[in-house]
Amino acid sequence: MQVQARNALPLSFFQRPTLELCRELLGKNLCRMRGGELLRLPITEVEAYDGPEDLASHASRGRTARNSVMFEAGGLWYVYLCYGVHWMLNIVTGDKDYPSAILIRGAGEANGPGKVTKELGIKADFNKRPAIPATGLWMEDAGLHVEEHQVKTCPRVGVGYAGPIWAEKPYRFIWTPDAPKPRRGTTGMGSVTRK
DNA sequence: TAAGTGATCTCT
DNA sequence: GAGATCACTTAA
Repeated sequence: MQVQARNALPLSFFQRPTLELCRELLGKNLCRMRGGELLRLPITEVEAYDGPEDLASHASRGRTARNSVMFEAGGLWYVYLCYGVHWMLNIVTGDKDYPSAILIRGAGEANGPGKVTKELGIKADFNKRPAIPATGLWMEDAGLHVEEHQVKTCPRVGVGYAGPIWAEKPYRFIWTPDAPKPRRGTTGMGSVTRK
């Protein structure tokens, strides 16, 4: 039947502005074919690393052997080892020569970037490979629409070294399916949230 | 809250 | 080549 790859997202899907893509990725399925078994995990949390000026990004200090894949056109996996223990899975985004990528921080039951790769058995061998079914690791459209009010943003994790400007950017996107739909028309303007 | 862990990067 | 750093997790 070969149905499994029908809704696979094409590489062109990732060749768009990173921040815009972050919202799109929430609710999409992260797919992994391993030993004849197909795993599908809905993406729940991501983080953007966008452009050469983003001081939190590996690309902020220019091109190196490790980060070179970030400079490619979107649709490739960027996988690297963190703290000597955990593999981080990123999808390269945007146009060629513009370094950017999105870190997959949560999918399915896995609620941390190191857990995602552990659950899916992802290591360095996926680095620089395209996100297509033939690779064994790709994404597909799950056919659901994530509403804007279900997307929560906040600063990225563990990037204090980037300085206040970049560390505080709301580049972390979390899918909160249970978030209440904002009332419309009533006592207005989404309440004056003073904090 | 602290430590493990090893690739990578920035100096000598 | 040596030393510091790090897009995290787990066990207290």
